[in-house]
Amino acid sequence: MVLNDRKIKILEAIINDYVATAEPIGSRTIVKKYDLGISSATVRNEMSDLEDLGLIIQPHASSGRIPSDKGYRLYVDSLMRYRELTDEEGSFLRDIISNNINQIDYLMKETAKAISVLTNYTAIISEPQVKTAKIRHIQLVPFDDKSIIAVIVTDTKTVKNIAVNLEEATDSKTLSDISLVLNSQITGVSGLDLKITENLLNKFPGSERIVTKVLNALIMEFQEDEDVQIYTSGTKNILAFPEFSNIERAKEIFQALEEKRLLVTLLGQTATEDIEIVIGDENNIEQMKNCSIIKANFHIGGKKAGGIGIIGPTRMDYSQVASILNGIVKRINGALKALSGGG
Amino acid sequence: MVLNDRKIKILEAIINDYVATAEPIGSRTIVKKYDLGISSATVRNEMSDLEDLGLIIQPHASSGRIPSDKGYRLYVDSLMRYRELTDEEGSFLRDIISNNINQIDYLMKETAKAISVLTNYTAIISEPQVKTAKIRHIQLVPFDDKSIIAVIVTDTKTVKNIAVNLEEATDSKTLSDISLVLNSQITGVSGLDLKITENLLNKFPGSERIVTKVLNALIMEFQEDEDVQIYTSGTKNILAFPEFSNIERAKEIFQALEEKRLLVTLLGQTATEDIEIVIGDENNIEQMKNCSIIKANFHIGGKKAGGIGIIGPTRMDYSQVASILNGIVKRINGALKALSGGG
DNA sequence: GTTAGCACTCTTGCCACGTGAGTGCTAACG
DNA sequence: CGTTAGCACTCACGTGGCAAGAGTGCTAAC
Repeated sequence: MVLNDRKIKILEAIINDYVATAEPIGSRTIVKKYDLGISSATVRNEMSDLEDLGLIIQPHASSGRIPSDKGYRLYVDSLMRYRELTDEEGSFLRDIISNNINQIDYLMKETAKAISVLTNYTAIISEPQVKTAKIRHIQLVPFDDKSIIAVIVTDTKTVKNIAVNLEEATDSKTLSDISLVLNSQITGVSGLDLKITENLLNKFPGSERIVTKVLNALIMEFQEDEDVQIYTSGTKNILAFPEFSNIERAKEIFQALEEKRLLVTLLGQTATEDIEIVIGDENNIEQMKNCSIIKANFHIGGKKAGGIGIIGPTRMDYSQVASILNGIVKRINGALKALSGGG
Repeated sequence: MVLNDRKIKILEAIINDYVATAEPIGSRTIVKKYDLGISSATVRNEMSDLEDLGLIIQPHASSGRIPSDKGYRLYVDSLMRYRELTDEEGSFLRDIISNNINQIDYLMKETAKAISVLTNYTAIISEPQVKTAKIRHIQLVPFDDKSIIAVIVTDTKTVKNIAVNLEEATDSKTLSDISLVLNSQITGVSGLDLKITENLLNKFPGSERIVTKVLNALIMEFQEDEDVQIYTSGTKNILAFPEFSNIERAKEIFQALEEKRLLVTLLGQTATEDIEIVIGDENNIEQMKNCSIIKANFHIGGKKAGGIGIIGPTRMDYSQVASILNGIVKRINGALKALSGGG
């Protein structure tokens, strides 16, 4: 059986309508709403074929049809068109990017917020992994009489404040002297490769105790940061979808969205700049089997600096969401490239 | 009509049962569950009296009774007892406090998380207002070639990283020289009182442009930080309560919990260290009229450093929640005092 | 190949009804 | 006079039947 043009048109009609209404759609409705120039009986025949092809499903006998995961897949791969962002969307994003381009972690969080606002779906981001980042600068700053803050700037453009309790008083001068030497010693080192050696401590005559404490704190921090950081925005949007109007289903999803492990799996490990779309069952997470995720990655200097995903019911507006995500990723990667190219 | 001992016992029984089951409770149930040595008919008479006193309500004729806001108020004010924290709760908190005592903002966030875990309600916190804080230390740290991070430590024990785009290259040496002089000039100044004066700029020969940019960024940051920061934890717990099992009600609450303005009102302006309990209608927020909030404040050096509140349905376990909050506040305020006393 | 017609299916909303929990009232009891 | 047993009454809730509506599949005619 061949998937002719008319079948495609009908499939598209079903998807469009179902995405908009969340109701199964019947042959008569299609004829009424979309001017295909054929009768409902013909549509019925075509729909029967589409069902045989596995592209649409009947939730129960004698009901209308809804798209199957396979149907969405076909739509996403071949039928869907990306649109350009509107002027409002564009300037909204421009502001967010220019206000946060200096610090990737803020940028990611703000972008997630922006996405959940623009799309009315839930956005998740995975933050740059500090673990693999290299230290670019370190500065010790007095905090209170007996403790200090070690400020770490990494090559992935993140800043980390690490509190270190020295249990003894110091002065600014000592701290800035130590900072100076520390910088010459550990700049360019990956957080995971930090080690306290005799040789290193010898560079800090009189301050060995302080330096040891600082380095220990750093080492702990970098090791602790084992997992990817995950940040979620717009979870409450989930409540707006009829597929989650059953409070039990809603609870399940909320639960899943709090499980970092699941979200990491969901965002996946790929590092492409392209938009990836995972539909329904294609993710292997039981609680998420009627959710889809549209995702992409950011890069700094060719290195993956974080991922971003938009989660919604499988019945989500793929075209709208993919277009927005596409626009965002292009703009951010562009801005990041301009920055590292210019700097 | 006098509120005798027996009426009190019945009221307590109703509250306890209703808090546990969320079902209206009838006279026969009370007789069966609580050994009061009287018949259901007597209980009925007493319940009728309690209703006249406005302490309990019949949701509809010929149903059991549930406590009214006034009933909860009486319970909270006169009947409820605080318990000590269990060893587990205590050591759970001890860890969180000692791990975060150095930075109030982290401490607050972690505490909010801990509360939502311990109580299964939703916790909100208002963070220390940087606006009124005094600058204790400032340090400029190189970020990338043309931008830097200004690290600000305030007297309310918070650290702020402010990115400043210099649009020109600098070196570490210059930055640390500037930091040194800046410190001598603006330490002790409140963020809001920062001004760029001729006199001040004269202290930075050759670096006026950089200093101006830094100060402008600081001034913007402090002014922008006009509102209190609000942080929410455990919102999904709301879905567990039968009173919000209607998705529309749940949506309303989620909406309200995202409105900063409402939360600020809810947390209120008081600065007492005592636990305060606001029951149902007593807060004047329409969407929250069947929620209660239990709240308290933290102090650093006699200054309010943030508030914390626990939100749940009016049918919440006041005794449990108030006890936990009480234990937390005592411990944190104690730890903070020890710190400022010892430092 | 397309379409009109028709019988059939399944969901949904509605109504009536019985059941159970709970009340209020009255009369009797100690 | 407080307490209790008994009883009639109310109301929410679950169940089953029923009609309406949407939609299908099949068949026969165009």
